[in-house]
Amino acid sequence: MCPRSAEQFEQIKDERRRALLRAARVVFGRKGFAAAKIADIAAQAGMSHGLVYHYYPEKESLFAATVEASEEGWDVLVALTRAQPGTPWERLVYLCGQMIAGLREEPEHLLMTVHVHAEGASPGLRDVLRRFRQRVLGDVEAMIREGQRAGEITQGPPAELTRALVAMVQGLAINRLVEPDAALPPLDVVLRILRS
Amino acid sequence: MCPRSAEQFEQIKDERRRALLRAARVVFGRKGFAAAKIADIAAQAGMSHGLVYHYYPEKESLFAATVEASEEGWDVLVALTRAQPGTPWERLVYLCGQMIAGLREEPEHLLMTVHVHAEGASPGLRDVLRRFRQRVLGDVEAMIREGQRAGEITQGPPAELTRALVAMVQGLAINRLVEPDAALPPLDVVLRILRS
Amino acid sequence: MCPRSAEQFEQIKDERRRALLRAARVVFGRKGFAAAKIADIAAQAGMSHGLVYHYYPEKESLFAATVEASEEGWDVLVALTRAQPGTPWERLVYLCGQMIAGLREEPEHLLMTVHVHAEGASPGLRDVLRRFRQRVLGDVEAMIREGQRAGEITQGPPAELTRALVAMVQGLAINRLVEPDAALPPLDVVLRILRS
Amino acid sequence: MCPRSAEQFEQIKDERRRALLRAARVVFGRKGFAAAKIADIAAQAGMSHGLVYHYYPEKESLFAATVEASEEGWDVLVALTRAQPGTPWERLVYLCGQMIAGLREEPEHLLMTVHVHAEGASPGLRDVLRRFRQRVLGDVEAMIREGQRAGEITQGPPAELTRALVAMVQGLAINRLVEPDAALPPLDVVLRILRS
DNA sequence: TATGAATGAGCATTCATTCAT
DNA sequence: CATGAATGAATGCTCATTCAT
Repeated sequence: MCPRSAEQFEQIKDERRRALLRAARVVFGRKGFAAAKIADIAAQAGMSHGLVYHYYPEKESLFAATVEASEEGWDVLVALTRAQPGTPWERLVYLCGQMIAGLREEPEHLLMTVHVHAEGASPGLRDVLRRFRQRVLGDVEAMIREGQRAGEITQGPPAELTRALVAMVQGLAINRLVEPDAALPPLDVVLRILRS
Repeated sequence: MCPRSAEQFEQIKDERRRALLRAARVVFGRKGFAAAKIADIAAQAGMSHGLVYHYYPEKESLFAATVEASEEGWDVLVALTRAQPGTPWERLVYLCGQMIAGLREEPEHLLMTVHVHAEGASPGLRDVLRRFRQRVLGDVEAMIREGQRAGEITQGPPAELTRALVAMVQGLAINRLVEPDAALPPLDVVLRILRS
Repeated sequence: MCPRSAEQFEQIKDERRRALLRAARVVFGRKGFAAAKIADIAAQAGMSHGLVYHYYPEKESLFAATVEASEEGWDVLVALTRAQPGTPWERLVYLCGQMIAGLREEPEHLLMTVHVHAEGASPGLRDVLRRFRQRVLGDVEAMIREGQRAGEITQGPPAELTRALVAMVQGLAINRLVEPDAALPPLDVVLRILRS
Repeated sequence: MCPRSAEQFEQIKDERRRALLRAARVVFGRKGFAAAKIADIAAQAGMSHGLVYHYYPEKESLFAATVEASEEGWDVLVALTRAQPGTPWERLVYLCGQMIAGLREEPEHLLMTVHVHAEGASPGLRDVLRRFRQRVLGDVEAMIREGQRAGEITQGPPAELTRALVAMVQGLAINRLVEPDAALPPLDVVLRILRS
């Protein structure tokens, strides 16, 4: 008759879910899907392992949700980038700067696409990861094309430039995880790929 | 019952071991340490899973041996590179060319250092991987320093340039695994990082 | 906060309890003790699973209560039967007719004694079920003895005739659950067991 | 090179599999699908729980195999029955006699079809059980029809007579499990259903 | 050596039960 | 009284590892 109100429940669920996704991103990012234990993630999120299953019915769907959350984070970053004033080149500088800064705080963020390779994942997971990767590549490639049209970026095939840029950022994410104390290269080194 | 000469035995043993390491590199490279099953590796090597334990007493030592084999491959490549005629820059071009070519055929090769991160591995494994990574970074950094002394490479801190270069190659290895059909960027894009 | 009169509370409580027992009989009857989930029963009864524990402190006591309710239903049926006019045989016809009719509407009713066997249940549950079964067997046997004394029923050992009759009714209950659309055999076929 | 021969392996597997199925029949028969633990079955079969999964990949497939083995046993009994000399009635006497005798030794045998009801089982299991039940009903009904043609069996609808007979045998199987010491009714009581 | 049956520790998942609101 | 979030013991299942042959 007088239980918690529906909104209260929603609020609790939302907070917990957020905490869970944050924990999952960290643990999955560091260990990969197979090595990450639900108990690890639950502990990191400060809840019992049983509760994880109130929010996601299986490890796989938790992983998928984690990837999707990363995807949303990426979308926000892209939107912010597009809203920046200045030339295409200046926007790319902003985007890469944010990515490198993100690596410093949470290298797991961009690692989701790295951990589950071809045979290691169920088809469902593979699709989710592939979609994320394609979105990142597509967004970056579009910006590179703009820069090329503006004459600010070298004229090679944009797909290859894109892959080189994204590869470096992901490689740096790995480096960050393995050697958290090593200095990341400055932005202009990273962006030199795109200069003639 | 099954009489053979001692040499034949030795030869069989050696072939088997080599096949095992090759299989292990492929499977560990694709799936990572935790997701790779001994049975997968044995099947890929064309032997029963029981036999794996005649060569390596545990999964961890098989993994360590796999990393060490990759390390030896790297050492050979470095030796070949040092033996190349020409300027330091020309040698770096050779080295990177070989690495990119290697990715085409066997992207797993350079992935060994990617899969086992901080918390995911036993201390022993972490050390093996760290040593491999340090060796790669050390060798590349030495060559970059030479190029800088020769005035062929931009003057930034060599450690950061090294990390950027290695990160990109590893990122490309991941890209190769996930999208085997995508074109890799040409050598001059990769090496542009090192140019002023 | 939620003021109601004491009687209203009592009434609500009683209705809820009745709904719960009905739901429990259906779900326990269909799935058995182990496979029935408290959440299923709660859903069937239209309440939250937490509320179930306000009425019965454990799954086992809910099950026991369900069996006891079935037992009471049986007692009522036996009393009605005894109150019937006519010969012992006519009363048996009435009893079996009611049982068969009951199967049509709610085959779960007589299944309680079927689902929990020797090793599957805690000693407490086993006792409850055994008592129910003994009561049914005892009542039916008494009526068969009467019929035998009246010369209306064949002269075999009454315990065996009883078991045959009860076995058939329970078997038909199972049949009803598995094939709800199959026709049940007519009463005279069932009762033929008792005829010479 | 000189391991166990393929036949030896086959033989071992066959024996183990048989022991496993026997144990599974007993445990599933007594407790039902949900309450039966793989560990129980393994212990009853004298093996570790892990080994169970070498023979059947999941609990469900072990259950299905158990039902299928019971089905084969039934087919053998039917074939033996058909090979009996005498009238249709005499063959039915033989069949029911064997079933009742079977109950004495292993009441679990005929219980497979009892334990998993409508909502408690996955669709796959339900199908397997339904098929078994249909086969039993079909075989018995065919024999009852023969007896009716020979004028040895009462003229009611054969489907209903069949259900009554099978229901009684299953009911007796339950009785046997619950009260292993109670006397089973004699054959002529059971078969009285089919007499006018 | 080589095989695959066998074991059991470890992890994903379920669900009875508790409890704050 | 009523709700559903939260807990953790129990159980299905996996897979590294051992071992008889």
